[in-house]
Amino acid sequence: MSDDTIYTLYDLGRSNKIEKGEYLFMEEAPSTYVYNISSGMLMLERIGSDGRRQIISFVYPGDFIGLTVDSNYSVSCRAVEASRFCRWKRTELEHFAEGHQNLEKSLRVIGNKVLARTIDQIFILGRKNAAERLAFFLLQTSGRQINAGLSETQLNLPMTRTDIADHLGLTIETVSRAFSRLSKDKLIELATPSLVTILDRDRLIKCADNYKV
Amino acid sequence: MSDDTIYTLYDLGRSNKIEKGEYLFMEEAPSTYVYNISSGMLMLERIGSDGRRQIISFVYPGDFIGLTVDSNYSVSCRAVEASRFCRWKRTELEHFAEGHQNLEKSLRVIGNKVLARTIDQIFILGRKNAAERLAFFLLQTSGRQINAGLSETQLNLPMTRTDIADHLGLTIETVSRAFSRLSKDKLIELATPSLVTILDRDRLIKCADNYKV
DNA sequence: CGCGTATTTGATCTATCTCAAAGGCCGTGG
DNA sequence: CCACGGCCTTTGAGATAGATCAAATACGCG
Repeated sequence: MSDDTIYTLYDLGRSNKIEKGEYLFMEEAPSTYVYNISSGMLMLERIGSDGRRQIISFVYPGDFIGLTVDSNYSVSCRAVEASRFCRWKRTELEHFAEGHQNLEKSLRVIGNKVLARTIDQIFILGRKNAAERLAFFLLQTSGRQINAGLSETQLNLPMTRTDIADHLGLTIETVSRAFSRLSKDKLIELATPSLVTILDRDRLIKCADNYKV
Repeated sequence: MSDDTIYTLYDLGRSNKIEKGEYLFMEEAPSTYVYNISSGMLMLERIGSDGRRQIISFVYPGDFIGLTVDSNYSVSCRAVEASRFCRWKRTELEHFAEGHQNLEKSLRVIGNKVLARTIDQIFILGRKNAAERLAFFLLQTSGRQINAGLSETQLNLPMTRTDIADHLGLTIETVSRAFSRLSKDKLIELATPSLVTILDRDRLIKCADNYKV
């Protein structure tokens, strides 16, 4: 994107914040806004009619969300911790995009990255056991933190074990046991439940198997 | 898309066919071409280093595949049955898109539909049992057939039970038992393993639960 | 420092997997 | 057109990873 495009774009947006546990938007609701996260962490979730929950993905600073072409959101978005974001009216962004070829392309590039991660997630959920799922998740988290300029080995996990379980298609107990297992085998170290150090990245990758940078 | 755009587009493309079991492209290979399916059925698959396979999706006539912005494919594509397709050089399509706003937008719309289905798949794999997965799959198949102008209740399933299992994250035996169960409960009828009739759509939807048109 | 909630750990239970065998569909060839 | 053979699917029996239920421990906030 050219600088010109970016500045005009930011003029259109409005900055705001959201508290831990609050919803940014709900599944099925009109997809009025598009958001870009500045700080904190959110999660995209879907809840079945019987209450079973699946977390599609965690959302990091820099990520765009709500970027659908459908008129309603297909998932809900909730804050894992207090977060800041910038927001645009989707219709305005769409209209703006029509006059800006490079923005239209950028939207497609973003969508493609999201799709790639979503396909990884399908492979994880369809064909991997508990330890492999967790190992993959930790490596993925590491990758996301590097993007954000944070440590590659010191992982901050602000989400609960329940959130991780609902992301990996497991129960909280199984996730906890998988953490203990990786810790006992010295692949990771658990300073506190939410502060994990990767001790042996190579073996962790081998465990996750199909993990790709 | 305007007619003008469409015709110019088709001039760029080349028609071709592929036999059952052959690969259209492989994961990791350079993403040289973009394809649009004319007839038959294909599947997008990923195979782990230990041979575990996950079928990301089945591909129907009208679907675009290989539409990535990345320089390599992220999945392999194989023919479930003999199929016909039209193909473009991705670079040519990209270049063409730069001068055609509506095409650029169309590509994004297509990507969004793919993403929506992929998210459904995550929910299925993360949080549903065998019968629910199969029920969802059958309803999804029904929807895809309607799109293609085929019967809504008479489902043609050219893929093997192994393919379905690898799509739903189950084993072939579990899939077979789920078919038998739905059949015994009169939700479906199995004329042959590959020819299924939906007898009670409402109950099938209730079984799949969160299925949406 | 103490309380409440989140996490870990332990002991069963169960859905699905695995291993095994029988049955049925379909293409081929007589 | 029917019989044969191979492969795919179904069905059965037993094994297991992960779920569920239950209790102990640890973290972090006030």
